[in-house]
Amino acid sequence: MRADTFRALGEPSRLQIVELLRSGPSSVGAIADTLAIRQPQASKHLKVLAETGVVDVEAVSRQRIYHLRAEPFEEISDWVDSFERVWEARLDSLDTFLKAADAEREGPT
Amino acid sequence: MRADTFRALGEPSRLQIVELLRSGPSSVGAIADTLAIRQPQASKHLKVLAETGVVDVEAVSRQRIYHLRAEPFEEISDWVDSFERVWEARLDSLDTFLKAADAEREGPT
DNA sequence: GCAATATATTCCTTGACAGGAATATATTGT
DNA sequence: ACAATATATTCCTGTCAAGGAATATATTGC
Repeated sequence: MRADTFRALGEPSRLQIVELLRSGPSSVGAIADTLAIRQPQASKHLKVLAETGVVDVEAVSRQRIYHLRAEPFEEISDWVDSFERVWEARLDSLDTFLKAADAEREGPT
Repeated sequence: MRADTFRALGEPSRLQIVELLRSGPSSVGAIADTLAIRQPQASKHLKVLAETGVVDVEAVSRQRIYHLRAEPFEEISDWVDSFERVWEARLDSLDTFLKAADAEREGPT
């Protein structure tokens, strides 16, 4: 899993942009207005999101319409899903860990 | 969705720690050794992960055994899953967006 | 209580990054 | 070519965060 994707989403304004784009593609100006941030900051955040592949752009006359890309979210989904088996095993393995430690303290052979 | 969780995972060393803990609970020293980072940095990263609820600690004699918590991953999973409907709608809505823009340019009524 | 081990914390320095302001670069219509 | 609109980029500044080194805080066995 790439840390860059998480880093991009870890900035509050950028996460807000992503949440906003869930409801559909949007222009830079509309994003800036909706989130009450200045246009240059919106452009910068969108640049970061684009560089990490979270969003993509389509030029429509002089507007740039940004929209979400599916891939990074699928990647996150796959990654997170691969943790499911961890929860099933966690209690056992922690228990085993602790019991082993106890056993070693009380009677290390 | 909390940006803090993503921020915590967005740091390469911390993401590595999380990947490592997938295979089971581990002590600070073992984590530092495995990832070839220094003990203080391991403690600091683990502190960040603990503060955001990604990991939890169990004290075993003088060791601190860290393990993953399920909640943040479930939260991410739910969040990402809620994007599925976006992909179904995306092409249509982008298409609509672009077609509307075209129509407006070529014949604004 | 003392040495040894395991971990946490503090201090320092440096680099990255976010926001503000100003400016540059299209693009469109006239 | 020019004005207007939409967006991107640059420069500056302040803040935050990560790593290194040293030190503090348990905990255990003697």
